[in-house]
Amino acid sequence: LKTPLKQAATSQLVLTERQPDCQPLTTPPKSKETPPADPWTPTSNLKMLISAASPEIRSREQRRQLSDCSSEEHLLADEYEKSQPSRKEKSLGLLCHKFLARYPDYPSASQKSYICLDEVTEELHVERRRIYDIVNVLESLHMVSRLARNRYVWHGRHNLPQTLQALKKVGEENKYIQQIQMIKKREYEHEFDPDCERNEEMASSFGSSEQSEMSFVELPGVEFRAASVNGRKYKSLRVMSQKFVMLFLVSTPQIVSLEVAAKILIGEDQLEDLDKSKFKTKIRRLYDIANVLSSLKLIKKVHVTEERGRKPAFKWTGPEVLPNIQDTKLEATSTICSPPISESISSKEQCSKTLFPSKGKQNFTRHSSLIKLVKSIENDRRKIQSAPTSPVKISASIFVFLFQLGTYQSLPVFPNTVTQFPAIPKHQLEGQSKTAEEVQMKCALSSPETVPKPEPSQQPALSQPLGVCPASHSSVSPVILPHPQSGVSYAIYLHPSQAHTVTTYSPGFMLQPLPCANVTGVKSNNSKVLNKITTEEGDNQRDMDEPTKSLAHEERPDTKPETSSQRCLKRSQPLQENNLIKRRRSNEESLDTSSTFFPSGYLIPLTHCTHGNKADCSNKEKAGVCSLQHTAYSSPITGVITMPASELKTVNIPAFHITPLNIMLSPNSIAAAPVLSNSCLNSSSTSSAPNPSSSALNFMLQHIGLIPAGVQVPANPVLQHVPVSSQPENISHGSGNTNVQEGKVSRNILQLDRGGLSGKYGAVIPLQQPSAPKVPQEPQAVTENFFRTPGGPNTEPSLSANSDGTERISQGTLYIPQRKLEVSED
DNA sequence: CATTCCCGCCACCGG
DNA sequence: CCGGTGGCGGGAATG
Repeated sequence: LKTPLKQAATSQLVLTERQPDCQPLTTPPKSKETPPADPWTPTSNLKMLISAASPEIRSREQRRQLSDCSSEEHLLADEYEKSQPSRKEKSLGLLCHKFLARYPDYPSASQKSYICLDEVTEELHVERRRIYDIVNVLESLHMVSRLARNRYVWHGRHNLPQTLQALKKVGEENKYIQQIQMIKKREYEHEFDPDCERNEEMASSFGSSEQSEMSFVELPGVEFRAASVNGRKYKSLRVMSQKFVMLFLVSTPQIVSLEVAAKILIGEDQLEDLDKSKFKTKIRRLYDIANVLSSLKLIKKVHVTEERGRKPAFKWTGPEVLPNIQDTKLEATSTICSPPISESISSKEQCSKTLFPSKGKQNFTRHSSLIKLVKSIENDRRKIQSAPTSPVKISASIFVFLFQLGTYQSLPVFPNTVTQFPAIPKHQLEGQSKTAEEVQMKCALSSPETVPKPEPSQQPALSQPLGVCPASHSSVSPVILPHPQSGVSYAIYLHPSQAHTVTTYSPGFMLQPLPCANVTGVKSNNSKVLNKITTEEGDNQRDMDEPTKSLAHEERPDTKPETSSQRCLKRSQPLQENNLIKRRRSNEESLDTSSTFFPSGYLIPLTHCTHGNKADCSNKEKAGVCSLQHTAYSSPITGVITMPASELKTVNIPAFHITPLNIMLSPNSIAAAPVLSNSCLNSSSTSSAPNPSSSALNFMLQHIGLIPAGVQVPANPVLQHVPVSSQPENISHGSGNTNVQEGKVSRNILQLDRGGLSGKYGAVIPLQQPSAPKVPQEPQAVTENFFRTPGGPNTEPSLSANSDGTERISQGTLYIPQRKLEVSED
């Protein structure tokens, strides 16, 4: 047996913290006894305390030790235990605390600190590998960014609010909520009939919708990330981390079980249990991430008890994300346009990837011409970060731009933007360095205004196309925004695979409903599976709501009209034949085929701001459009509103099979976009937009603030909208809790009319709006939504036919069974 | 046995 | 080619 080294253990406990500035190694003061000794700043103390919470166990033990030590023999035993570098002491969580202790949560500009991995590893006595794990997730939150080889910059939590917001947005766009529900539903069904395989398939099928690809969300803002880092593919940990966080931000109870998270993250097409091992690995990674997030006190571990049993889960304890008031596409309505910049940026990335699907490498990066462009740009503005990809991006942005013009703006410029869209950029881009330029040219042609700058390459042009944005913005390099304050924009980088989505223009969404949708029809009763959630808290939990908040205030410059534009590109991929691989047994053949991808990407929020007036709306919308995202919007009031993406059909994705049931979820940006655009364009005054779906409209309006939360405006005669509640409060998200209304279900039928695009597509989708799904922060009971199987009472089959007539979608209504979950904390 | 997750091999990548 | 990165999964601690 090993002899325990007392010292070792204690020594580890000692945190080596440094002041923010610290660069060189300092020897940590030795304080053997108190593990978390970290008296530097009040904050640090606080931090320590909080941090202690999660790893608390260890601390406690240690403390006990101490106390015990005083006693006698116990010492030995205890010490043994403790002294041994027991596993816990080496845990990532503890390590992370130590790491975090070294830097201030909110470093002042003056005290920018840099992180040298070598120093850290040395000081913390850990293997480098571990540090990477930590840093990677911190990167995903934009708390640090890589400068160069062993060098990272510490940003602290300043960017957190924006990052979270961006992530939330993306999460919504990815329709994670639905995915989660699907998974749960699946499980639920499983329970019922264990045997049925069908269910699985179903599940798998839709599950597939997720994109396995990864994309990282970046925040551009202030920080920049080293070009070097941008690199490719391996961002998985980072991406995973972001997605994981998204799940929290999106889900109502803000509790996510590992299992669900893993499934969603795996996303891939994996056919069901294809991989057990894969799942296992995913879980491992999630634990790694969770440990770090826990250290950041963004989440805490809990256990959810369902009928099935206790499952490990995590609860979000981080700052509430502002209800993205402005963000959502809805925001766009406000006339202000946010600088396209952000979009352009993101788009660039995406484009690059998309455009150059070349798998192996992105040549463009290397392309000399491109490089030149890049350089020039960089020179231009120091801000521009690594711009390797920028050229590509540009093209993408242009894309978007055009798209906007055509669609949103309804500018004549490109009548068929949509259709053409894909084709154009792609070809040009491929392979040619010039493409970017060309694209720009086009842009310019299309809208002279947009390109104020001489430099075509710059994205700014794109952003400005509308002319909305002042030139000043353009000046800023797209990538980096000087002032994070006002708006937040995000850019998402898509995985190459997705790229083609863009081009293709196919919206991704999960279509694969359950083959046996009807089957699913679960019992008539809503299955109410209630899960109780109880949180048992470990002892001291005062939650920490406040700290962050206060900070947030400071940090967040404003809540003004910030706008964030996001763009996600989603794509659905037609399934590839080869993919068919094996489907689980039986099952009808093809359904599964569909594989959809969601936006993935690195999200980059651009903080740059536009002044309040320029809202990103345009951007967002654009983004939405371009990306073809399907997002579900959840409004506090309405609960989850799904916007059907009627346009899917537009896209011709032969592969898609739409089953009646599920569609609900995919809200698609496209559909939404047009609507929004109309309203937006009209500006606030237009309360009655022509065809917008009422729900969408209302949603927008509410968010925008044009109308009171509870109020709903019937936009379309066609639509029937039942106002859920007229209580203004509901809207709020913030600290207040919303009340939950039960039982009311309003069905909405949305009709989307996409008139000018590729054809008309009208989809009518009945929706139910759960009245207020929101649950108070302390979730005692959580309601989960499930989809209702068709045939339910409320179900109204609606059909939409696209011009082709080939596809129709009918949907069932959603119903929400309630489950009670119990949550227990450690 | 199940859950957590540490450790470190080894493929990649970027310089 | 080298050394930093970081995917990945075995299997050891722990529960």
